[in-house]
Amino acid sequence: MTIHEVARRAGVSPMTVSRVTHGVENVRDATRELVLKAIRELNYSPNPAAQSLAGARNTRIALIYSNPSVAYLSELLVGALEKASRTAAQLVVERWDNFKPAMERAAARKLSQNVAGVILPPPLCESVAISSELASAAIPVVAVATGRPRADVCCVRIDDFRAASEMTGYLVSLGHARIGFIKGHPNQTASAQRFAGFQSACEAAGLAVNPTYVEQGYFSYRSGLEAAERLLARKRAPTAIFASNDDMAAAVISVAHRRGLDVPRDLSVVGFDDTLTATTVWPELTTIRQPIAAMADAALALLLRQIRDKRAGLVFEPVDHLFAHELVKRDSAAPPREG
Amino acid sequence: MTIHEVARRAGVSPMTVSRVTHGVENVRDATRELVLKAIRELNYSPNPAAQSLAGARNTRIALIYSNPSVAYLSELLVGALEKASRTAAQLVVERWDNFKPAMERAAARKLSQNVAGVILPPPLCESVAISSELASAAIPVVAVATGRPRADVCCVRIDDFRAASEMTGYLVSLGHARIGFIKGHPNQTASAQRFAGFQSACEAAGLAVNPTYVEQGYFSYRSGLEAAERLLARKRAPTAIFASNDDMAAAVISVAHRRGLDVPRDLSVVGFDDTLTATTVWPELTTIRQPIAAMADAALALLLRQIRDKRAGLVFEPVDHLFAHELVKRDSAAPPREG
DNA sequence: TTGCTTTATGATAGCGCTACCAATACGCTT
DNA sequence: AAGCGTATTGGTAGCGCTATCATAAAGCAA
Repeated sequence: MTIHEVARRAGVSPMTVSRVTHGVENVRDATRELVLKAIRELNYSPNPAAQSLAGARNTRIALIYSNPSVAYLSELLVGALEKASRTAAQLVVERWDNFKPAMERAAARKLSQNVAGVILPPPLCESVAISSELASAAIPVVAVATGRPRADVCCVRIDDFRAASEMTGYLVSLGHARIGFIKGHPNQTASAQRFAGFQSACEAAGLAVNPTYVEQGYFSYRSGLEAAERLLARKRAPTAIFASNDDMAAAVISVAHRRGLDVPRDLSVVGFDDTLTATTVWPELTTIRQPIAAMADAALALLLRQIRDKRAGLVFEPVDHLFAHELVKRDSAAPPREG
Repeated sequence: MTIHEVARRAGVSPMTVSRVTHGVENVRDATRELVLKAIRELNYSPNPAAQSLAGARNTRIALIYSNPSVAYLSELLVGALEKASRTAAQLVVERWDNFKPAMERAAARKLSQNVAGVILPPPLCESVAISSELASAAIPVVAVATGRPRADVCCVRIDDFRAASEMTGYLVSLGHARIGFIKGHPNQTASAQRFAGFQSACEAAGLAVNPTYVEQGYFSYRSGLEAAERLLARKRAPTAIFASNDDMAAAVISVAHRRGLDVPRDLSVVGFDDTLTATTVWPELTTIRQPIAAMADAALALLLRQIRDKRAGLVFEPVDHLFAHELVKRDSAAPPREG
């Protein structure tokens, strides 16, 4: 099924078909309808290899990550790779663990010679060294899951503040008044926003945020374990714990079980992200669903559009794409025993 | 960096460069060296889009799965998608959950019109309906993680029997004599092989396999929970439990904790697959590492070669690619308390 | 209507690579 | 040294698509 067959069937030239499939050109409505009909009838879809060969010369996109949560990363990769294979973008995946700013700068400079765009998941999207270097080379960047680091950078993310405040509201509505919180890694803005959402919802509910119920975590299972031990060792332990991601929430459940606490009857535990950890542990986690794969897909699409526009000499309006999140109620949260 | 520049630098024709990069042709050693040198100096790598356009016309590959373990699937997908994006194969991912044999047959027939090859992870690779339908349409198939369903089908897998028997030997060497076993889903041959490996190693160690220490599981966390409850409710409970995958092993740990058992001091628990579950739970699982992503990569490569050979009219020798596994010792297994 | 601008469509060329066949070079026999 | 077969190399065409420019059609003012 080639563009020529579609063109012949619609009685137009291949070029017109190409214009229709790309949506944005000047094509008369009648012609467009004709082409669309032919496409539907022939069940045509363009050959991405040919598109990439003919069109944008060198659409190599880098996805750089560092110290990732495995579950998060694999979802991100699946989304990005899937999109890449459908659009014939060539995805280059690299890992930059524990780079110093100078190294980041050098690596980013080198990268900017080899790729047409970069996807930056946390925590790398927070690096000033990287984004300034890429910006000065005029390489388009999409940041994943962070507030906009620069005015000229696109973002895909969810509203961490609102999501966290909804989750807190849910715990409050169940009747919890002593809610513990485990913060995420301080090198990511999402951590701060989740905490801010928690605080704001507590205040809205007339609950004082007791600082001794707030523990620093680092998004890892191990850090969750330690934070949970401290939280549950208090004489008046919280009746619910809100962990800033699923791995830490799973750790909280584990600690609770070892202390003979029943989850959720003695302790409610909620997480964030809805990675596969959430449904692997028992009881399954109440958490915030974040459409990670869809976000990766969107990030790549955004990048591709940006590169295209840049090549065409158009100015590209940076986008801040906010995805809808969802509060997923499973079995790890319930009303507190005492009330 | 195009093939022409390499050719010019090496003083040969582009065609010769192409032959060198594909390895398998008649090229004089001196020429090959020249080309290889030029490739290295210019840091050339072929443009996959151009390759797929010029070469194999329509290399669409399907990856069909059903009822997967999420962790397993995502690793598989990452491997396959990554390879696909490097080779410009177009990967089509579909999910066929709970199809009846007639539906499988119909779906496979339809599929065989649209794709040039199929990757079949478990449990679909066990389906006679699917493989016979694809075979009769002469569509190359690679089965993942299973014994060869047909003589003409390629496989990528590890030696489940040996891996399971090594793991059992390890438990025995730690001093365990009462070892519980949780079987995998009966619809997968790997389950039977893992159990057989367990049995064989027990016998080799002079241990009788007590049938009341063997429970049926289905690879899910939930089934692991139930099997573990039954196992640990015995008056003389096992001192070690070998679960046929990581999810079930994680479930065993959870049950053990709730019963106040310390892992590994009161109970050793080992898993299989080394999915990310293994390092998320605490204590981290001793398990068998299976290079899932590399296997997916190899499966795709095998398929591509097969399709290529088929188009060239060559006969393709079906391959059974056995990957090396690895016994990963972490913290969930230790000598039994009593001795 | 004419003459102009704007909009819609078509023709041509080429992206980087490989299949196919033609042309050499080489090794060996007589 | 000539003749033959095989091993190695090169030339040509084209994969399916889009950029670019050329052309045709339409819109509009005078």
